[in-house]
Amino acid sequence: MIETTITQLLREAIVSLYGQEPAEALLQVQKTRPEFKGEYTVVVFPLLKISRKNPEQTASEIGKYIIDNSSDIIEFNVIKGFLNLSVSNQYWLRFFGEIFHESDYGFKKHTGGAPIVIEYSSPNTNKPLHLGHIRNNLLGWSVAAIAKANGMDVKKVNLVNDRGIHICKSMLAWQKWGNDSTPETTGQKGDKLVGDYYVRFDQEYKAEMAALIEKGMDPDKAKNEAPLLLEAKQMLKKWEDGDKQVRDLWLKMNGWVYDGFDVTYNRLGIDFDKIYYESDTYLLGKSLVEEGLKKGVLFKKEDGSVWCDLTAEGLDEKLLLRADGTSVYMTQDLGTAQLRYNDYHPEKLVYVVGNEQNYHFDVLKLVLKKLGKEWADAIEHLSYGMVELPQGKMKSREGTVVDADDLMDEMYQTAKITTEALGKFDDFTPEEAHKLYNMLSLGALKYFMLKVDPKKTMMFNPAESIDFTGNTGPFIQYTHARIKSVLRKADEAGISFSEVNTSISELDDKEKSLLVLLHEFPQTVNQAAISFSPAIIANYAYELAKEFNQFYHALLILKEENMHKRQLRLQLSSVTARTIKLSMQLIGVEVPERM
RNA sequence: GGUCCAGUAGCUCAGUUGGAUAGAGCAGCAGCCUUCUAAGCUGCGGGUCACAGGUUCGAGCCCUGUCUGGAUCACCA
Repeated sequence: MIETTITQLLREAIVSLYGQEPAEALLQVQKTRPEFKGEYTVVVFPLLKISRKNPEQTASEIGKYIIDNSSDIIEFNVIKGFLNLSVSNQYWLRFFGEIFHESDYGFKKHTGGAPIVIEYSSPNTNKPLHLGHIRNNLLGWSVAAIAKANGMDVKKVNLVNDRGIHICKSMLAWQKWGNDSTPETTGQKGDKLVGDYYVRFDQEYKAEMAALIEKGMDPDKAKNEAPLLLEAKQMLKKWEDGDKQVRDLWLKMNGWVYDGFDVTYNRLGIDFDKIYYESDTYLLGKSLVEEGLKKGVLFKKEDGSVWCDLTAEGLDEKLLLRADGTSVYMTQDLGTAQLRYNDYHPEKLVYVVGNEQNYHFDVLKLVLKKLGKEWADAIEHLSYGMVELPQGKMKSREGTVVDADDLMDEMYQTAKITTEALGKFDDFTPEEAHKLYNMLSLGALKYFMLKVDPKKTMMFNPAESIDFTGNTGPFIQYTHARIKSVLRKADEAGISFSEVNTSISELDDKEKSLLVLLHEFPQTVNQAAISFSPAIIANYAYELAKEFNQFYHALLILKEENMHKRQLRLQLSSVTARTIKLSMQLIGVEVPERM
């Protein structure tokens, strides 16, 4: 990497010129802004204390030393306190020659070490997936792909919240008002069917509450004592006791939901190495709580409920087991964390979960620590922001959620209409066209969701986000398709470009800026992996595509008369297409060969 | 009220460990299809980086305070 070389030269220059070993932090090398000549810039301001000269003089002295002592840096210019360095064409061509045949340039191989476990998705089995889940799923999948590309051993896991009071609510509603309807009899997707009964429960429950309040009951009391809620609670107890009837119903309805989820996951293109079910792990959580009670780090209240006292850490007391002995969310999470640790002994346990649960994860770590689990430090909450709609937040009970399947359908239609309007479908078979519309609509959706910094709340405007122009997935896909088209034409014309020709000594600005960008790819992957941010990759891919589009327009690749030049440009195009493809792979977006 | 997060162009977002005149896209305006794909390219207009102090050679970025918005502090998950 040339930056490393420059930093090294800079250090030597300072030692040689000023007789002092500089601190690492003082050595600042960055990319040169496009309006100046050069590719890399040394910021000399921090070095003035050592040089005891003015910025221009210091920069000139260092610049001179560097070009005198390196064959790769051939020129410098000084503007204020900035020393701009020009890297030789030979260096760039040598670098290009190295990566040209490296088909997975920028990706690292796994070098051993403990795995990193990434949990994402974590759906509840009482309602279908919506826009918020889409952000979660795409983030988790992409973060895993990026970590893998950066040489980590990644395990993708899903934790299905398949039990609890909310599940019992749908079950109860179905039992009461379902009339034995099934996905088969209704033709409805299983997760949607069950979701409808969850909504039904809520409606009936609210009606009951209102009736009780009408009769003069205290609202808080009504909330807790409405017969429907009591029934749901009883059902949960029966479930935990293993009541056969309840368990059978539960198995049946969850089965419908899983079938529905699979359809959505498949379409989204996400997958898992392992699926955990809370019904399998909550007992372990309970036993951890028992253990904690014995150790005296937890305590029991007079009603029999079990708590963890976190007031010393500045938080509240936290409930771990209800008075009736049933477990809560936290209990289950303790169990799954332990199980996952047992399974993998991972270096890191990443949870992709919305930022509304920041507090939950603080508590989870603290409780685990209290229970003596030192590995709690490996837990990392990848906290992402909510997805908001123009009309405000999504509320499932108010019907303002954007359903995942519906959204994908709509985007597919838009891709179809847009493509047909452009008249590009002529020579595609129906199968090819279908495949393309799928690629484009999913590309648009995925790119839109992932280009935003994960931790930020994002705005999703359905009307605008299906735009295919500008900074979008389809723009990048389009660029890839065009490059491939150039390469096909070159092939048809019998122009070979398989050998890198390093005999050319002249590179123009456009070619150079593409090379600089390609040079950055491995660092970009690395940085995205460290900060768990697909947005870094997405924005890089856009920059690359944009840069190429300008390049493409400025230079007629196939018309170039100089054979060496033409060959070099074809090679550059080929590597650019490959890098675009690799980048898009990391955010789960397929790129078409033509469109 | 406590804790945490955010505030950058009309809108959606970038902005690397603090570095040069704060960048894209959309929307608006003006050009470019006899040119390897116009889902593109070129140009124009658009900014008190919420506000006020501070730190320093230098602050969108760091510190303090204020304002605004959001999340959370549930025997929901």
